[in-house]
This record gives sequence, structure tokens and C-alpha cells, in this order.
Amino acid sequence: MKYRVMLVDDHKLFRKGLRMLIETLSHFEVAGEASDGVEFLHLLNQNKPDIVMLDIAMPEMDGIEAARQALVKYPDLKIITLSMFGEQDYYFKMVDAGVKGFLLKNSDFAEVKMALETVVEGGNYFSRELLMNLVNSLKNAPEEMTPDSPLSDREKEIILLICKGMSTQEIADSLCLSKRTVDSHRANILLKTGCRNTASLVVYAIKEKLVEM
Amino acid sequence: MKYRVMLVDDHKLFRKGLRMLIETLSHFEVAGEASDGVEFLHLLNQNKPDIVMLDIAMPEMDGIEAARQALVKYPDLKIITLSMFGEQDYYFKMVDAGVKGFLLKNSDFAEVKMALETVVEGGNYFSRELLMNLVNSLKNAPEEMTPDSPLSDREKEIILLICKGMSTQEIADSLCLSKRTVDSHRANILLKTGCRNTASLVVYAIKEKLVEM
DNA sequence: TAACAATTACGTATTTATACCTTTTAGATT
DNA sequence: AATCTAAAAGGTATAAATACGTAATTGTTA
Repeated sequence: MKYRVMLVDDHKLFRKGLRMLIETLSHFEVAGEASDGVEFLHLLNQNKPDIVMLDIAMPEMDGIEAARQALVKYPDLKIITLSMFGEQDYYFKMVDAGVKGFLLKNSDFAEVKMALETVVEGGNYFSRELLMNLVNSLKNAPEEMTPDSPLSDREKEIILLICKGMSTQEIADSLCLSKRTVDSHRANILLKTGCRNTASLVVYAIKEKLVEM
Repeated sequence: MKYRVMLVDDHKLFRKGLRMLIETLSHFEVAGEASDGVEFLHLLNQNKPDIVMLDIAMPEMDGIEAARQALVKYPDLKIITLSMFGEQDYYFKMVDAGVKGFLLKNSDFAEVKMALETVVEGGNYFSRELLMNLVNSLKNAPEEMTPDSPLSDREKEIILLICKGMSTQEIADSLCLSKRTVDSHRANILLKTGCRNTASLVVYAIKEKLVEM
């Protein structure tokens, strides 16, 4: 018996190419095609595929929402996401939604075959290129996240101590400053960062990687 | 001319095995061995290797600090990290330090060869197993990070609003509660979490993934 | 039914944080 | 020489958060 693969992508030509590839495989067959998320969810109930190869960027309903809804109804469905470079923002959301694999659209045939075989055996398959892209974007993030931090060194130092849970008085003591000085710094920090209060400042500091966690 | 590879690991036998593998390659030669981070940094100045294969867990100085210091002096040095499963916490720190590759210690020979060839050409090489492990740990993180959070739903809801920068009064208004009720909740939250104040609570909430960022 | 936890709420007091002000000094930039 | 910013510090006032009590619901569980 062959594993049934459904193809979901808004470009017909791409689906046809993928179909031809899959039809050369002895253990897989194409179980239907859809061109957007809504059509896919409808077809899903009729065709009951084992695997879905799902594009991220589609009209009507994007791949993330489609994957999420499909997996609610069919938790055992194996979804392989198809993506292009530059869609890093969606990786985590898709992984979080529960997809079993990730392929770049310019993957070669061997990689598609490998991905299909891996997921039917219960494994996960993530395109190496895509993963390395992801890791690199994480690596580059810290430096480009703070392009022009308007905060002075002293201000950053005080933010650090605030995040440690210290009060203004404690910070003043530990830095051998007047409490009023630390007050001034705090006021300037809130002004510069546009934060309303301590809570939002801490969130800001962590987002901007001003503090290690 | 051969590329010079330095081996850094606290297990002599492992180094010897790696050395034998590398000596079978026509474009690479071993340029020295070190058993910890301090020894490595000393040897680095004499031997000037092109590539370093660096263990994470070592006595004296761990791989992260060693990599950081080595790259300050020699920014063009290609460092390939050697790690075992279960060292996920260090991946990001190593990537952040600027290493060019990641290999699992039980990688096969072909993978080691591929990693060496990739990094000398200026690329990055990350072991697929390791990357998938990382992605999976990210995927599983949200559910297993809060095993026995002592916080009630209402308390979590209030933490969320605190992290949004809202004051007690604003939270009360938005939830249609008395300010005093929110006061009580905040007091209970600090008690349960052991936090001293709002700042440390926000850090706690983000660490425990009670809030999305 | 009794015990427990969650949610709601109030009183009182103190401590912290924030809002607007001003000022001095030192160092960097124009 | 004039200008600008960071860093330090103070006055005054209000707003917000924390500390330490108490207590009435409600629902669940033992």
C-alpha cells in the first residue's frame, strides 16, 4: 500500500512538478491538490491523506493557520512545510503548530524523498539549509537588534540592576550614588526607551538583549 | 598546503581517534592538541591553526569562554564545536560566540570531513541531528517548562497585564475588578513566585514562559 | 459535610516609583 | 569659545506598589 500525499500550494506549476516527482516513488502516491488553505481543509475530510506538503504563503488562509486547524482534527497527520528563503519568522510558528518537516522549495529530489520517508516513519525532517539559515538569523540578531541604543553605559548598568530585582535605594547603595541620582537615571531611561514603568522596561530590556537571562 | 587543525578535548583517547581520522585526509593535518581551555589558548599563539575542533565541557575553562577569547584574538579562526547530546543550553552561547560549526561526538567520519571542508570554504556546518534536537527542544519547551506552576489562571492573567506595562488600577479597570482585588493577586503572586517586586516578577514570567515575547 | 483553594474585596501604613523642576561638573564635539 | 551630552544631585508632589491584616463568596475535593 502506498502512502497518500496531498499537495497544497497556490502555484499550479509547482504542484505539477512535485506530483511528477512523487509519482516516480514506489511507496508514495498523490492524493489530491489544493491551492489555498480553505480548499485544503475541505479536501482533507474527503481524501484522508497520510502526508501533506504545505506551502506557507497562500491566499485565503495561510499555511500556519491551515496546519493548526488540520492538526486539531487529524493529530496524526504528517505535515511537511514548503517554504522559501526569507520566511524565517514563520519557522517557529509552524514547528509550534506541530509540523513534522520543513523543506525549501529549491530542495533537490533526493531531499524531498528523504523527507517523505523520514516523516512516515514517525520522524522529523528539517532542511539543513533552512535550519542553518535559522541559526544564522539567531546569531546575527543580537548585533542588529540594538542598532542605535540611545542608552548610556550607566543607564544600561542601572537597567541590569533593576532586572535583578533591586530597588532604587539598593541600586544607589551598590553603586555608591545618591538615591536621587538613580531616580534621575530611571526617569531618563523611561523617557529614552518610551517605557511607562518598571515592568515594561524589564520587558524592553530583555527584548533588546540588554540583559542576559 | 594543508589546513592546520587543532584538537581540544579533555579525553586523550578521543583526541587520538580524531587525529587518526584527520591524518587520512589529504587537505588537513593536525597542528596540536590541548586538554583544556587554558592550555588551548596558550598553544593557539604558537601553532596558529586554521581550524579548531573544540569540546564544550572541559576542566579549567569551558569551551564557551575559550571560544570567545580565542575569537577576540583571531577573528578568522574557524571553530567547530564538539558536543554530546544534552548540552543544548550551550548551543546558542556557542553560536553567539561565533563558532563556525557544530558536531556531535558520535558523528561519523563523513560528517567530520564535510564539516572541515565546509568551514575552510568560509561556510557554517551544523550537525543535522544536533539542530533537530535543538528545534525539538524549542518545540517542547513551552509545555514542559511549566511543570507545576503554582499560579492560578487569574494570577497568570494578571502577570500578563503587568508585563504589558499596565498599573494595578488599569488592570482592575480592564478586568472589571476592584483595585484592591488586583492588589491581593499581586501580593499572592509575589508570595508564590518568591519575587521581591515587579521587576523580578517580569523576569520570572519571561523565564518561565508565562508570557510570549 | 468538612476542608481547601481560588477569587473577590477592604483597612491601614509604609515604601517605592514616577512626574516635573532645577543645578553643577566634566568631557566630547562643533 | 560655544554647544551638547552624560553623570551627578536635590526639591516637591503625587501615584503606585508592597506589607500585613481580615473576610465573604464559590467550587472542588477529600
